[in-house]
Amino acid sequence: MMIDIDLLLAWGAAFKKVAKGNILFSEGTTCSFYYQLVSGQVRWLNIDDEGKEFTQAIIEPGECFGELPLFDDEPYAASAIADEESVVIRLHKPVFSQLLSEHTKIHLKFSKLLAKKVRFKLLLLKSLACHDPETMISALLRYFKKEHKNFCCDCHQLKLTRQQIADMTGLRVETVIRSMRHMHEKGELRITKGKVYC
Amino acid sequence: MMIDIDLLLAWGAAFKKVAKGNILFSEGTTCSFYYQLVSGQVRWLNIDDEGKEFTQAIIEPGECFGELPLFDDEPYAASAIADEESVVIRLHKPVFSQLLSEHTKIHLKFSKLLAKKVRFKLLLLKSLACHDPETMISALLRYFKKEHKNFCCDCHQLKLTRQQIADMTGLRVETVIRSMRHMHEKGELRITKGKVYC
DNA sequence: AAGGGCTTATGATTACAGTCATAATCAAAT
DNA sequence: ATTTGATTATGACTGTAATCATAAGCCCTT
Repeated sequence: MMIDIDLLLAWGAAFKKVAKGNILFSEGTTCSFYYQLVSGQVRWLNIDDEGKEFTQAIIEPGECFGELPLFDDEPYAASAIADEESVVIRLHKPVFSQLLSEHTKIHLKFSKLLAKKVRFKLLLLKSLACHDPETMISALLRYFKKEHKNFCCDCHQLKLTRQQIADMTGLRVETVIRSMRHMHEKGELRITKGKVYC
Repeated sequence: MMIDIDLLLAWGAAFKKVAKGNILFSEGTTCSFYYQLVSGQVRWLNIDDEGKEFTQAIIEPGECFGELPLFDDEPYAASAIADEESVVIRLHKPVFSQLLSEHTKIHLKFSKLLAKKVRFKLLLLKSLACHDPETMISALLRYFKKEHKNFCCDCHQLKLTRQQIADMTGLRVETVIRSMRHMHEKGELRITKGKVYC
């Protein structure tokens, strides 16, 4: 989901360059902007008291992020960190609301985006609740495959590390590694030289 | 979130009585209606291959349910079962879309609802991912308390059984019972004659 | 009043993911 | 070219939630 950049600029949006490792906004703080990633990579994550990270989403260019507070006026539910040097375009929250009210089609697209996000989290929850690492990983990969996310379109190679999958599922790296090895042995996916294909 | 019943009726919605235990719609099927619960109780849940249930939501009178497909045109993400004899009001999907386009305020309310749902699932996910039953249960109860859901407003009594909490978290009843006993001993909540207060 | 089903409760055992340790391999930075 | 850090990999051990079993208490229903 993205809004046309020219339209955003016409409404007064501004580009912003973010260095690798920098925080765009933090969990619990008030939201002032609509954000859209232009280039680079941004991760949306929760960090608990012990510093353990839980990745809620990996944002790729062309996607918006941190949009929940724009709709429900609550603080940010998670923090956004630039994993690479990135460029974002952002628009002030009240202006975004105004833009939304004047463009029903864009509003509808956001409703659809939100519905998709509920759906994805729903899927993860039910998979996580069954307490079987392989089911969880399998559900995640199937979803990514379906959405053409984190997979190389041509060679079907998974573009995520075991650690990233661990951070998205709450499993440990070792468990993800062992589970995926087992899935490879069962023929559910293929691992060659550490790279995963499915 | 609910739409005014008179408005729904004006747009051609119809009441429907559902007997206890009946299915309103099933996971994976196509959506034809907007549903709103008038009286009774409906549970929105996933049932896995082994028949284990995972409760995604407990719907109370005045709430809508099964709304995701109305926005993203995908099949139902979970099934809806009447836990008690219930009355629902429903509106044909295309009519709902039309209603939405003519009432921006209602559309905005639904966006807010969807954002809230993403937020709630997000919270559950990060809590579930930390693998500590007490943290998970505590997060769930705090959320319900904040939202004035499943708690008696006057006496602060939790209106959910340990089994229902287990079905919402993927934990086993025994684990929920033991965890909550421990939370009682730590003073995080109070259990008198099996009833939970906090 | 009695029966049946659900709920809470608790103990014993087991399975399995987490944890810790070590190492080989690969990619990026200097 | 070499160091550094991340990634994949595997083995040994541990902790804890799941599982199984049993029982008491409670609330419907007849």
